[in-house]
Amino acid sequence: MAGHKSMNDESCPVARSVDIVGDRWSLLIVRDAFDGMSRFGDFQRSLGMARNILSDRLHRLVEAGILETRAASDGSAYQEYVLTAKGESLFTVVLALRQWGEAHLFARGERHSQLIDKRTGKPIPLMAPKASDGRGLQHANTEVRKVS
Amino acid sequence: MAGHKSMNDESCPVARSVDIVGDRWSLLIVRDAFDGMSRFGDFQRSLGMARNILSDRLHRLVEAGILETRAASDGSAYQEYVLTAKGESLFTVVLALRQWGEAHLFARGERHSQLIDKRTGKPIPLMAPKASDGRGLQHANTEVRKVS
DNA sequence: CAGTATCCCTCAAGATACTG
DNA sequence: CAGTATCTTGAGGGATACTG
Repeated sequence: MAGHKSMNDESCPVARSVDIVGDRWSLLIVRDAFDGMSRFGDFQRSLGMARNILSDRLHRLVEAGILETRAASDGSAYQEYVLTAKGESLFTVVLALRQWGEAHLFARGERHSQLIDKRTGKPIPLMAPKASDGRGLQHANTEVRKVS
Repeated sequence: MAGHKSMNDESCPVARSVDIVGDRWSLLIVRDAFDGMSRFGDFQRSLGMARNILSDRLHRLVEAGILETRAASDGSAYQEYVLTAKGESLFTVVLALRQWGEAHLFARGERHSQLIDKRTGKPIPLMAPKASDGRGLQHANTEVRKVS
């Protein structure tokens, strides 16, 4: 995001994704949206960020097709920001970040919020890349096929 | 990253992860490292970024335990930057971003680089969150359990 | 080649005041 | 309450020169 400057390798999906959600706030807004938040004030209080930046990020996320606005369900004149299908498919990204953080950024015994399965009340298992035959995939067994 | 300012919710693993790799370059450096790069000049040419910024990011990634330095394998006086186990476990994050980008950020028919399974030559299947019983998991079936 | 140091500029981000 | 507008600051980032 941010830099409209031509990102280095435009054919790389990682680079494009980072260009859109690779800043300090966007994915946290999306996380809060997954958590049920939809109002400006909710995000603002949750994230403690400046209102103008929040306004800017919400607009960018809408423009990127990750959020969309709706009339508030309570009849007030304002808007709600809800995830589109495209935004919901960021669930995997947010989960990957969450699980990496859980595994590597907390001291043993240090408590952290946790994502749980509503049906079972149990934590979500660690997500892992799989090959097409269903076997676990190490990064060493993969490579990037460049494109002209 | 960047802002050493107390991130909003320190108990959220997503927030901590974003604080470390949530900038425009870090994950691209990690991506290149997965792609086999290890030298300063490799990263610099690949990413086209300013050398001082690259220097800063490499140091931060080392400090974060994501990369570590080694004496160059070719006997030159310089260093190589290689992924630690902690860094390698970012594979899931990078893959999630890659797959989201592939699915949503390219026009139909637009070509992009692709991650393939070396053994089969086939693309990596879409990674999906699973519940503990192995069933697919919708975000609507999850919730965050807060922690004091 | 692998960095470090310096200069500069833009923009992200914060704070705050203002408006419907 | 939901934003927008304005001002300021500081970090992120680029360009380039310098050094071992």
